[in-house]
Amino acid sequence: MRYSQDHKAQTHQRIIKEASVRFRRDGIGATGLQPLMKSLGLTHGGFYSHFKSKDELVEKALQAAGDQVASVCAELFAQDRPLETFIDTYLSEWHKTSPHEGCPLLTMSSELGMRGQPSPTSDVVLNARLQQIQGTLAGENTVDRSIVIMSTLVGALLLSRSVADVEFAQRILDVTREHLNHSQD
Amino acid sequence: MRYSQDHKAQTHQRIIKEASVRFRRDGIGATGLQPLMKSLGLTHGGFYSHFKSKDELVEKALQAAGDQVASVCAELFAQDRPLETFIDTYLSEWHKTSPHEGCPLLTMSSELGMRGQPSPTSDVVLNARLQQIQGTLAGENTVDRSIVIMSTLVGALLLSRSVADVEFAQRILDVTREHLNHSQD
DNA sequence: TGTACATCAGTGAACGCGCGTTCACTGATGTAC
DNA sequence: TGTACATCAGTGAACGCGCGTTCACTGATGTAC
Repeated sequence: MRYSQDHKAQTHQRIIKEASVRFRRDGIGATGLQPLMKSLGLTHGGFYSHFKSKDELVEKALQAAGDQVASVCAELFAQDRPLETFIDTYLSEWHKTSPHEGCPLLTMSSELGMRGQPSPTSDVVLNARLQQIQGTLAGENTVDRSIVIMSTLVGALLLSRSVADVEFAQRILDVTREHLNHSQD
Repeated sequence: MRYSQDHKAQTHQRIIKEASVRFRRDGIGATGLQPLMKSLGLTHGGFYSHFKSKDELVEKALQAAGDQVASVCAELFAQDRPLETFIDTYLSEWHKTSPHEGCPLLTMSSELGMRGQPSPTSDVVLNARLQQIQGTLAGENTVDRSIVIMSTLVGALLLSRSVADVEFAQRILDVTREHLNHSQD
């Protein structure tokens, strides 16, 4: 059946949105197109009138996740103490337990990277964060310093999510937050 | 056919060793037991006379990877400038391109962690690194400082592997290495 | 305005494939006599 | 020492399942007259 004019575009975006959630939460490889389409009230066959392959959806979903995170981060960087606000949010309990709406660098980009097929979109997402951080830095070597800050944030969040001991996981976040906030003084 | 006395133990270890390589290189989910056994000249049916499930092998392989990395790191920490040697190796081109024999925290532990089923063995592996680092640190808060160093190392390596631009990837490693080595002065 | 037709988003069965796991079987070795 | 038997690591076919992808089809809508 043919639907009203922008119906297809809406469905297209719904698929991308749901994929960006599932890819981050469950992993790209572990996310099936059949369950994904079913969760949107669609059948799996229709997928290929929207995308030519799963890989194309992965790319679009990574972009969408990047865009979503970018707008969230834009709000954070508009606050009073931008870098501190960003750091606190990045290393928050919320971010630790919400990979599905969090930074895709730890989930999608790293899965693609470990596979040996990194996407240029990962570069775009990372660069966006680095530039936002640089905007808050005074002095020299702001690019280099932003890279170190971002590495530390990503590593702490990854380790926090990887560890079984809940208190240990919390401590990794707390200690790293303390360190990063103090080193800016 | 029944084999000589320690034949089974040897096969057992060969499976674990190969699994620890493949799980790190290809991912746990993307590694099939059938190809794994075939690469050792065995048939897949025999797998279950060694392990009760794939999950059990994952646990054993993570331990094995941790042990292997621990002994490599022990050598690094026995050198002249232990922390600098460790940092340089962790952020080396070799480590970036050799996930299969590198730190399992970025590969196996993070895959388990993102899945929401982190293994206590990840805690053991991380703690081993933290203690080795602490042994090189003077002054106060050595535990906290070791956590920050390790987070930064892990994050930089992850981002370096995730990024498509090769020069950008190298720069992440270089900048982070510089930063960590200078901050110890 | 009313009717005939073309479009095409979405349907649902089917494709080959690899997955983890099971199971009856094999046959060289270790053990018992 | 020689023979009969028990063991059990490894074999290979088979299980149900979900994967990504294909394809002939449907039928409500948009368009043309």
